Amino acid sequence: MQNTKMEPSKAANRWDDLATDWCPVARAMSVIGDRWTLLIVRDCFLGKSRFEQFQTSLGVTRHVLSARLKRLVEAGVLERNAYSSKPPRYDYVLTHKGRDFAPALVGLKDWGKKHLPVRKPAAV
Amino acid sequence: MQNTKMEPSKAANRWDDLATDWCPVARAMSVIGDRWTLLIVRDCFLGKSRFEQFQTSLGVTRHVLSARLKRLVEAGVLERNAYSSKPPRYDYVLTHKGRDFAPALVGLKDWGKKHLPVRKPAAV
DNA sequence: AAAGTAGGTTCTCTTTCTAAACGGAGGCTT
DNA sequence: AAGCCTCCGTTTAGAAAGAGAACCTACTTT
Repeated sequence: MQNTKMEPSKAANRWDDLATDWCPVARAMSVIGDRWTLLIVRDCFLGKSRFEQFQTSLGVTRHVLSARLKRLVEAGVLERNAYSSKPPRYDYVLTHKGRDFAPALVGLKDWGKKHLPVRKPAAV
Repeated sequence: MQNTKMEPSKAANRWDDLATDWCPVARAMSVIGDRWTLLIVRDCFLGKSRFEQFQTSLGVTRHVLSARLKRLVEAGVLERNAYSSKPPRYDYVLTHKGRDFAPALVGLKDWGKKHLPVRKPAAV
């Protein structure tokens, strides 16, 4: 009964806790550790830059896309620029930090290409 | 006027939909597209192999760790081996496919190291 | 016998994501 | 100029996933 309470130490271990981890891989995950973020970055490398382009390309919900773009801008991976002021329009382009992600992306691409072949759905 | 309906095309876009994407990066995300999976793989590269080791190292909940390990085994990234039968005990080790992830991991590490410095919490 | 160790599962509560509609600011068409 | 269209989001409600802690199994140690 003695409260040997482990003292949760509030190690919430949410996204943000990773941002200060000792390991650079963990810190990277604090930015790209979800299903969509990296695919947005990939799309940027493929020349996409607008909200509608990402949304159409990925099929991600607008809600989440909005949140991810904000995060990427805050993280300094993307820059939000007005490309039109008459109708206020913005697009998202890679910063230096974002472009520097290329090697990691290539590493993932190579691994996927080699080890995750597209499986045809049981062709008759 | 055949149905101009945008036809949501049931693009559910859950995890599994990425597994058959044309893009190898997307397929890679179908395996490692979350906060923890890649960190488990990293731990494997650092020599860890047991449930308790991962759990202690990452602080991830046992529930999620269990699910991630299952996924990684199903994906062929890890292998689950009994290292003791008297008390049934298992550990997880990288397969060839898993070891081949090294370049991507190094890419992420380099990026994190260069662009995500550990920020001291406003040192006095 | 009681406590410890290793590898989980189960439970409840909170957070996040999905899906779909709505909004606003301006442009295009007729 | 009325009415749709485009682009970039926000809002809302319901579904899914994650967090945190307790519990279980099966042995070993004290």
